[in-house]
Order: sequence, then C-alpha cells, then structure tokens
Amino acid sequence: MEMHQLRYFVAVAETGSFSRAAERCHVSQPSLSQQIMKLESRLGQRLFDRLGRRVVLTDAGRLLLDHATAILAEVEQVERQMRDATHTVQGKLAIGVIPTVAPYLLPSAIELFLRRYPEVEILLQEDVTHQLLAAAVAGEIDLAIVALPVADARLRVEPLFTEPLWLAMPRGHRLARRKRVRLEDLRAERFILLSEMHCLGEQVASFCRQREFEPKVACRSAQLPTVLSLIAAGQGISLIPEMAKEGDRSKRRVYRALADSTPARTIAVVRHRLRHQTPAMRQFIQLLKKKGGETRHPQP
Amino acid sequence: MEMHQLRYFVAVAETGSFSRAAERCHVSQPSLSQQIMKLESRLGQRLFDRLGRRVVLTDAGRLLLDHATAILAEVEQVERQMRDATHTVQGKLAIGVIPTVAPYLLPSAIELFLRRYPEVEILLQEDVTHQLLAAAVAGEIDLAIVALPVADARLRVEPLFTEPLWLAMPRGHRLARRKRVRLEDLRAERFILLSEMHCLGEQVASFCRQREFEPKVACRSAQLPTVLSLIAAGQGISLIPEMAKEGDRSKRRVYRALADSTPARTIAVVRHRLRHQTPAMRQFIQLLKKKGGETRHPQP
DNA sequence: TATTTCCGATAGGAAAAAACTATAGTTCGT
DNA sequence: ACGAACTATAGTTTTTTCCTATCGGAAATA
Repeated sequence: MEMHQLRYFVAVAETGSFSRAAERCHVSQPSLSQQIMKLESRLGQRLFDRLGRRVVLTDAGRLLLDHATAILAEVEQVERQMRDATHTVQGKLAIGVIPTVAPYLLPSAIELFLRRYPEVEILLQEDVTHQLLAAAVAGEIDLAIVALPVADARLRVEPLFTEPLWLAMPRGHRLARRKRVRLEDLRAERFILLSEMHCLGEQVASFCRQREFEPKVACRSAQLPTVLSLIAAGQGISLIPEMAKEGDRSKRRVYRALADSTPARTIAVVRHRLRHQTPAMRQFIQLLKKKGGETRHPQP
Repeated sequence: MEMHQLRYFVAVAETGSFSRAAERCHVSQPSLSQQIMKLESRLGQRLFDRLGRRVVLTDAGRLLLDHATAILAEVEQVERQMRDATHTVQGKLAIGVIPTVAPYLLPSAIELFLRRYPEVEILLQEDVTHQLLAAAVAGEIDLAIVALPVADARLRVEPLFTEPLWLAMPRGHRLARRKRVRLEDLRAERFILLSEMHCLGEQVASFCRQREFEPKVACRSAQLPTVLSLIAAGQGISLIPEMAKEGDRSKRRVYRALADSTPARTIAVVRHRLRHQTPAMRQFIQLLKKKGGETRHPQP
C-alpha cells in the first residue's frame, strides 16, 4: 500500500472516473488503472465497481476511503508543519545544567525564553558535569550548561561568561574584619567543599593546590545551600560563585574578594559537534549570552 | 513522502542505527540511507543527527515520528480490516424497495438479518420502480426489490417469489357473498388503483386489459393504505397483493380469489450486472429467498 | 438497429526509482 | 595509534512506474 496509490484511489473515488482522476493526478489513465489494480490485489478486495460509464466504490472501497483521506490529511499536515519548522522557534529543547548554576541562572532565563517563544517545550535535566557531557555525547540533550574546562573532541564548547568566586565566611569571622584578604591567609582555614562529583568542589580544591597549599577540608557536601548553611553555622569557609552570592539574602554570611589572585569559573554551553542546531537552540544560547553579558564579565 | 520511507524512518528511530534498521527492513544499508536522505530533502529538514556511532532524532524528527507511527498504524489497521472483509458479513448495504412491498416484507427481514449480522449497516430507500432501477444502474444502491417485469440489459434480475393478487372489497359487497368470483363479474365494478407511478397500479390495469376490459377507475391513490381505506369506505374494489392482505387485520374488508384466472405479481431482486457482490448482499438475498419460500409459492 | 462516443483494460517499451555491491571516510573504543 | 563499527558515496542492476497505442465493451445518438 503506497502513498501514491492512496492518492490515485481518492482521486477516483472523488471524480467517479479513472480518466478524470488520472488527469487530476497528472498521470496517464493506464498508469492510474494499473496502480488501482495493484492496490486491489494487495488488499485482496475490489475497491471499485466499473459499471460501464460510471465507477462506484464497493463496500470495501468505502471503508478504505475513510482511512485513505485521513492518512493523506495527516501527511499533508505534517509536511506543512515540517516546512514551518525550518524558521520557527518551536519544538522540544532538552537542556542539561549543573546544580551550581541551575537555580541561579535558569529560572529567569527559561521564563524569559518561554514568554518570547511559547511554542517551545523545555526539558530540564539537572546533573553533574560528567553525566551531562555523556548525555550530550549520546544526543540525549540538545545542550549542556557546565563550567570549563571541558575536554572532549566530540563536543563543541562555547563560553558564555566568567564569574569570580568569592570568599564566603560567617559574619564575625576574623578575616571578615580585614579589607583585603590574601590567599596566604586561608592556609589555616577549614574549607567546606562540594563533593567530588561537583566540578565546583574540585575547582576550589585545585585552585588552592595551584597556589601550592592543600586546603584543610572540614566537610564535603552534596549541594550549595548546605555549604552556605554550614558556613553560617561557623563550620568553615568556602569559595562561592558570584551568582550564588547574589542570590544570598542572608546577613549571617559575608563575602570578600581575594586581593592577590582572583579565582573564577567560566560557564559554557556545550553541544555535540555534529548536532544540528534548531532555531530554538540558537535562540536560547543567544539569550544566555546576553544575560551573562548584562551582569557579569563576558570572555571570548 | 512515501510509505516505505516512513517505514525506514521509524525503523531507524527505533533501532537508533541505519544498519540495524536496514537489517530489520530487509534492505541494504545504502538503500535505506538514500531513502532517509530523500525524505529529509523532501521535508526540508534533517531528521537524524548522525553523531558518529549513534543516530538520534532531531527535533523535526521527533515531530515526524509521532505522525509516522500513527500513519503506519492506520495502514496496518486498514489492511487487516480489508483482509477480514473478504469473508465477513459487514459494511453498508444499500437496499431499494418499492412501497407496495416495503412495509410487509422488509421489517421482519431486516430485523432477522441484523440480529444475525450486526456488523452490517442497512440503508433503506423506498421509492417507485423507475427510480430504484435508475439508482441500481447508477450504483447508488446495492440491490433493488421490485416487481417484474424489469427490462434493462444492465441489470441482473433474480426472481424471489410469486404471490397472487386478491380481490379486495368492502364487507357486505354483493360479490362477497359468492364463493367463486369470475373476472367477468368485475366489469361493472369501480376500481381503486394506485397512481401510475406505482407498478402495482399499472399491473392491475394491464391485467384487466389483457382480459379485454377496461377497468372503470374510481380513484388513483398514492399509497396502499389509502386504497384499503377507500375500499372499506365502499368506494370500490381492487386487486391487492397477498402480503398486504395478510397484513390486513381489519374486518371491514373481505378478500376473494378469482376463479378463472389468478392475477399475480413476481417480486425480484435486481442489481447491476457488473456490480461486485459482497457477502452481505449474498446473505441478504438468500434470506429473502428463504422468507419468500416459507410463506408463498417460489418460482424459478 | 446501426453507429459513434466514451471509458477502462491490455500490451509493450521507455523512464524513473529503488535496490545492490564495493568502498571511501568517519568516529570511537581499546 | 590501530581496528572495529558505522554512514555516505559511486557505479551498476533490478524493479517499478509511466507512457503511447490499441482493444473491447457499454452507453448515447442517429
């Protein structure tokens, strides 16, 4: 049962004539007759009674007509939709975000985006970098928002912005009194870090190691709010991304920049190098860039 | 957009691989790849992202997948239905019947038939012979139940049964006293006939003319119940088919057979000579024959 | 009734489409 | 870096579809 056979069939049913149907379908009458006969033999049913000059549907033909018109209508609809889809921002958009970015950057970005493009359905996946990169490689998500570095030849990395990490400590901490805090001053401090799964945990640790001291780790937590709570409770200090600092409305913590060397992280969009880019993807990335540029320091 | 392209497309989407899809579809991998590419160019959209070893749907592909599976499911369904239809008594059955037969023969026949074959939908058309024959020729009805003679080379005529016409008169009529009524006795009577449109009207008139007398027509009515009422009211006599006589529960009319020559009419099924016969048609005709044979005199 | 017209089916050959084999060019895991 | 796995390309063959010409039957016309 082929599509053109259904087209010919409907044409005959509607015109009541093989000749007129052939004309309408821009084929010769014998070609059309053959295709109808082929369809009939495939279905094991006569579809038309050839009553001399007139051609009428058999009962089987009437049954087929309903389905045939439905099928052709669906085909037409999907073809139209596909043509529209070329330039329309629509469809599903699967985004992966790391947990130390998700709650600060995404809600407002998604709200803005959906207001502008209500035809898009966003599927959000929050997970650690490793998982997100695997998902991007596997094609399970359209794009991942993670922190650099990302080293995978299969992925295309596009930096969005760089934000500083702030030294966070409890209100009344000895370092909080100083105007300028140097890295050296942190040697004696106990650090509260995220678990090794989270890139931010490792970033802070490796930042310290690069400056040649091994941070004393008081505790490794699974999520940033817990880290902040522990800091407020006086259990230690940490380096906190600016977007988290700005979201922090509590008076129990204070933030200081490091005077001598500024730790920072760069947030980037990552997608599969071979993945086709839909208008929705393009627009969303553009929005993220704009949003990053507004409040933070963009970086090439 | 061809059916096999949709089949290939769904196979790739489900297996996540061109090679495995080709295997499933029993074609070579290059053939399948080409058809997918052809489909993509026809729709103006990439359907899959070829991510090295893995193949995943694009957004457009996801959209198409929904429609494609729906279309293929409908195709499969209709093919199954068509195969069943070969031997199943089902579908629509358009029947035409003349008014002097319809109310007596059809209700019980249809009820019996539908109880046996509930999958059939019967469309009843009640009209005079001329119209019914035209409808049969045009293929608008599957079969017509009319009275003979029918002279049209395009139609196939199958007699069902022959039934006598009874002389009907008002209770207390002078002829009602006689045991045997002869044709000769009718010369003086006034006849109540159906209009010329109805075959029965002409049949009675021509029956008389064949016996070489012109009936005196008191009135020509549009339907048989009216004729019966007028007879009861003493306005005249008529010749009434046996099936109408048997349906007559009134005491105000009496019926007599004609002694010398028995007028009769033969009821037949008529259908287009070239029309394909469905199981439903075959079964319905068989039922009519059986029904006719039970109560009346079948005729070859 | 004979004739013309209309229309679908058939026959045979041409064109188009889809299939295959072989192989090139990637990607990706070891 | 090598080899296995996979898709794309090239060139050819097979299958399918389409066309022209014509037949044959049915219906309208003369």
